[in-house]
Amino acid sequence: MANPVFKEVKVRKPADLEKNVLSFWEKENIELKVREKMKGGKIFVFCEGPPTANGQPHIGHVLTRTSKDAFLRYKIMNGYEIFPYKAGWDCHGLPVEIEVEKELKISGKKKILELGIDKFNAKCKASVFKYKSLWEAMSKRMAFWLDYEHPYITMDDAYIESVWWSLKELWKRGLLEKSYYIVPYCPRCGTPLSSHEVAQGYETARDPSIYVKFKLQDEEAFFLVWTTTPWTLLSNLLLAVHPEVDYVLVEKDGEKYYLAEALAKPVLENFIVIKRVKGSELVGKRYEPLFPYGKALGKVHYVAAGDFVGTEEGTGIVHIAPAYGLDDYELCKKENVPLLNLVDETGKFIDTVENYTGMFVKDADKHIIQELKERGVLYRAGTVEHTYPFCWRCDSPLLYYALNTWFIRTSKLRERLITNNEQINWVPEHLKHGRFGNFLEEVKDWALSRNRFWGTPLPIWRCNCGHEVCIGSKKELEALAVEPLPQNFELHRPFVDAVRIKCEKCGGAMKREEYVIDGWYDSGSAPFAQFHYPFENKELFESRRPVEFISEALDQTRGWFYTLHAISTLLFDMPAYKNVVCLGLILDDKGQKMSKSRGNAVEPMAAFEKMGADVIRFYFYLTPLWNTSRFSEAMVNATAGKMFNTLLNVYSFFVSNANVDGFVPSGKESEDLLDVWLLSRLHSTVRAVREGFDTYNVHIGARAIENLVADISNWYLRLSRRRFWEDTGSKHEGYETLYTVLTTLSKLLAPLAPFAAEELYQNLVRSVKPEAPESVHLCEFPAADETRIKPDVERHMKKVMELAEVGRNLRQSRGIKLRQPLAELFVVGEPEATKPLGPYIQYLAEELNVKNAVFAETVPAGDAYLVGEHENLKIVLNIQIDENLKYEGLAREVVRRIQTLRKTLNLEYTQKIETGYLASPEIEKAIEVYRDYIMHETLSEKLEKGENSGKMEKWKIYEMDLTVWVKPL
RNA sequence: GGGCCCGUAGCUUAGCCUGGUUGGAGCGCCCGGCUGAUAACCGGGAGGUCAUGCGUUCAAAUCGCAUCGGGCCCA
Repeated sequence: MANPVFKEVKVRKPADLEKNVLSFWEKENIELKVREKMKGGKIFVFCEGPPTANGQPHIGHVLTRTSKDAFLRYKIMNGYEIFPYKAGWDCHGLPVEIEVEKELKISGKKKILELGIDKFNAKCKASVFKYKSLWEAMSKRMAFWLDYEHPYITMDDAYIESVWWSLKELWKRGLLEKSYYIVPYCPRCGTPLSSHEVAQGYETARDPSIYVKFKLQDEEAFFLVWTTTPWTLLSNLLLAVHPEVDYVLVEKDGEKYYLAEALAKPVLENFIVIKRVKGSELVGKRYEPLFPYGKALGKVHYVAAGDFVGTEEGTGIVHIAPAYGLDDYELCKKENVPLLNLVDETGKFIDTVENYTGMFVKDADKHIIQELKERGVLYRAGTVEHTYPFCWRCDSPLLYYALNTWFIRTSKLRERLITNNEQINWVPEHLKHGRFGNFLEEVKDWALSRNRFWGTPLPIWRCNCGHEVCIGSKKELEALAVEPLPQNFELHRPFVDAVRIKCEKCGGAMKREEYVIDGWYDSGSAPFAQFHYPFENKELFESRRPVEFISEALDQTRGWFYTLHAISTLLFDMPAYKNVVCLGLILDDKGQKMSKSRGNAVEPMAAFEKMGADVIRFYFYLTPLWNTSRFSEAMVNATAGKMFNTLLNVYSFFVSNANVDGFVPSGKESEDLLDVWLLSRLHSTVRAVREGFDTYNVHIGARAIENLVADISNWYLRLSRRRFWEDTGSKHEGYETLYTVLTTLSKLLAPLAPFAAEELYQNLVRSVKPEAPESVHLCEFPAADETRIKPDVERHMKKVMELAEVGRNLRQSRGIKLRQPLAELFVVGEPEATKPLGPYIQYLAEELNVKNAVFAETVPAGDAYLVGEHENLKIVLNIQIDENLKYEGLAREVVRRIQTLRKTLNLEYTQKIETGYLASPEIEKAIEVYRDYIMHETLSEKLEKGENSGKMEKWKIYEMDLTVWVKPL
């Protein structure tokens, strides 16, 4: 054997291969070299969506990182500089506080205040990076490259300062205001919850369902009203009807009721209709309040028009209590009806409420129902099952509750939000005008403040005289502070709470509004706050926006995707990003949501170890990134795992054979048709992969690669075996082609499967070209050479592949083994159909093991001919086997047996042997006739009748005996 | 209650935008074969009311409407 050029392929487990590659990258500092290399390239603006490092990463995060990494690597290989190439961490918010509460075994605001905000927040700060090292380890293990040494961190003073700057900008423009606002509120935890948190806690609940009678002031009739929250009736101020809906006045059991016509039957069953009116005609009618608490508020207790009133359930007449519902609140605002709140912050009725003082509202329901019944104003009472939000951490039912809250008037910029959205390329496209667009159409003001502790402090100071200032920087705060800021000052509670500012209106001491802000505002500020804009990097940021590409999961539509867009529109009146790839959810193999409690969650590090990071990455690339997809070991192995297995085998085949022949690539081109075909397939694949990346349809490229690998293995290599095993004249060309294909494939795979790509590249390229870039990730991404793409060649070869299938079928139908050579086959068809196939018919002969393959215009007649059809062609096999063919067939049987024996002996390919045999006369004859052939195929130096001292095995072939001894030399 | 997405074989899916041969493929299953690169491969088979209904059309998996089912988001 010549000196091996390439390292033999031994590693069979992806995880082992990947670990070798990881240590190579580490040892040679490849990541840093890639960063160096990309510098000076055309800028590709990116922004990492910051994960919360105090939660553990799950498989969904692997998808996110898989997606980002592929695009970034692709861009880098195309000469771009990714900017900023920074990781980021989201640090603030309730999740962190909850972790700390658990850690300290305390619960609730009261306990935190007892402990001290300073101590509590110090704990939070320490807890923020609880899983940072796990996140970093995971990112490293799956090769998601970014600068983790210089990440942006949302709790850094510089970051917070940028956020403060932005808030002051809004405040100056009157877009940041304090007002009552209806928020989902947990009475036990004492804080409003974000929409995210609420979404986690919807459960089926059984609530009262009651029909209440409201007596009209000037008419002997009632409005019939339905509610599931009896406790809100105490605060009733209005009734609402839909102005366009038809209502009826009906009589039943001697009483008269107004209600929606469509609901009269389901609610009342039988009744007499007195008259029919439009909702608009009811508007303005006054009624007698059920409870006295609203009476002092001026003009209340009348019917108002509300578009939100539906006729699917209830009575079409909705009771309105402005403090406990968003529709209610907004309607009252429109009608100039003040707020009436009879409930305190713990969800209990306040002192002014008779009978129910101090009672938790949900507990009061049954008593209120009883009272209504006794007073004769209850038409009917029952229960209803519906979904209702519960606090995801303490399980209390949430209340929609009017809180004095700071909020951003996003609704004022609705038109700009919509216009700027037009400039964004959404992938998949339907989100643009679907989920996201609809959300913008109905955008609500953004409730910004949180009555909590760990977060960016709201930079607003307020004086008792009502004067307010918003602070936009640390310097400004220093300048206005009555006392100098302490040494250890930071832009967090409680430090900022202690700062007093002298009121310029009355000279009094202004105190900070003791809120922190919604953590989503922090992350939505990332594009500029990570640069400490505008305090630093002003020109840099302004010249490099918007962000070119972001990618996160679908749940960020109303999360990060929205907050980025909103903040950028508010501050700069431009979109924050140009392209957004929105990833689907990952479910388990049964289509169930993954969760720790279900026990079906996949732990990323364990999955990488088991299946390999490349394999998992590739699995994700095989289906559209935005599809909801299932994930299980079996599914991953069946698709991506199979592809890599095949690739690894092709690669290993090439290496061992090339080494045997001492192949050194010269770059010489092959004119052999099979090679021309494979190169055409290769360049078609390159084109597909590029198109896939450029249009964010990575799956198209990934599938193209999958098909190419299958073609190499199942067609090219099958037909080339002979070439490589015995030199038929084009062996070297075959190696050249295979070499080109594998090395190009390594670059094609680099963004998708960075480990396997590196392994191929190091062993195939670096070993023979020390001057080549040190890593595949420092290479240029391949360009499709259009001149090599030959659609005709691919089409004709495809036809031959299909004809081969028909031919195999024919053989099998008569039980004629492929190993048995046949004399001839015909491809029958019109000359114009068969002519282009001329150069390809040899492959058909080879694949079907036929001596002679020719074209014909008519099917030959006779029993010996088997006919199969494919499209406009027929394929005809002559199945007559003469003596010579029979012996050749037998000889091949003998060869196969000896080869099997070689394999069981675990012999090297090149190991020479001595072979002895005993056989039935027919086989003996075959061995004699084909002696040279058998010796050559099996590397037998000697082939003699009789026993030798080697390994013996016996077989039956067509009822004949064969015994063989194989002795390695 | 509203919005959006999705329903093609047991599973994963191609085809749908731009209507036109008997709706392809892979996995799995059953039967058979092959195997000195391959836990690979090859041949055959079973398995589809293209979710359902109505409509448009000479023609519908494909276009439209409705319904049902699943998912996500929001109330």
